[in-house]
Amino acid sequence: MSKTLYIVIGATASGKTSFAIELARQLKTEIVSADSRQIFKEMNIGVARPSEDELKAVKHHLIATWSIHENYNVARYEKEAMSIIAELFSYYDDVVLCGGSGMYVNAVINGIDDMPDTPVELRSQLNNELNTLGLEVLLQELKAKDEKYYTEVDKQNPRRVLRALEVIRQTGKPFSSFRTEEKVKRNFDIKIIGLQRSRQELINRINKRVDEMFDAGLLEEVRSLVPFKSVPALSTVGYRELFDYFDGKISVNQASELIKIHTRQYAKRQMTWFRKTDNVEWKML
RNA sequence: GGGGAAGUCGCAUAGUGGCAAUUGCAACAGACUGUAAAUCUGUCCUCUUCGGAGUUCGGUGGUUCGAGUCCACCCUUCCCCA
Repeated sequence: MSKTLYIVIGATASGKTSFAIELARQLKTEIVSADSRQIFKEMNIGVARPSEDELKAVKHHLIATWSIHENYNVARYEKEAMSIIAELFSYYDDVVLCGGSGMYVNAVINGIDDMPDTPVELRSQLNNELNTLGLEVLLQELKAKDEKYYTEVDKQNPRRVLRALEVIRQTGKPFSSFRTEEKVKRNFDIKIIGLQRSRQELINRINKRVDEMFDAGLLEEVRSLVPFKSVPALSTVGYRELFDYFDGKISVNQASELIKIHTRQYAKRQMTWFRKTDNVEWKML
């Protein structure tokens, strides 16, 4: 019997959660999340985690399983997701994967090259160098140690340059030598369903959802996280704006407006990512 | 009624004689293999064969080779005194 992974993608607030739950019910199976923020237990309201009822209706995996203090990343996600999916396939013929983190979804579909993680000390060291020496110096190091990647990188994006150097300094090998970019072949079928909404409707849904988050106690959730605001996971729409509010930089209303705007921009980025995903069956809701 | 300040490309902001005009935001398009709800790029008056061309800075008129910038009047807004 062949196994099928149903992947539900779409912009934030497009209705993935309820669609996936409905689908999982019909298929009598469970859901694996592909959301880089819902995976953290400290983040709930602001990342639109499925409600208690929804989580009860269908069993969800990889939601609220890690702490924001962990050093989580796509590679870890891919390993975990794949092992959960494999296990689920031993009970079910179908499994549903649902999420808006394009890179995470892609890691499940195509796999991701095996290369080293970044130790925190090295990262902060490199960030230091970026601030003191400047990007140009680091670019020269990259050019010297990995000419190939140097010609490919976005030289204006420090994140990309730093990541390459993180790998190079740890291993002594060129970053590009790890980047085979070979697509793995999964031993199950994949069916991708993309959810679409008209621009206006998506905007309306985002605005409404942000208002609901405030009603649900977003302010309190974020307030409790203020001490940890510098951790990467909290560099997230819905949190950073409120950190600014607690800093006295902006009013609550301004924060709320900014969250709406930034969520819209995030949705746009998700769509440009998903648009280039192959074999998506798009559904206009 | 008297006095003062100001009106710039969606919003905000720079510009005081050579400017299609600064910067930020928004918007739009895009990139992205370990921070990814992150990070980064391009476009953003109109048309364009991408070299340019044509219209702009509340309105009208004027000074000047040349005006967003100077002058006059008008319109509008804000502040202070009445």
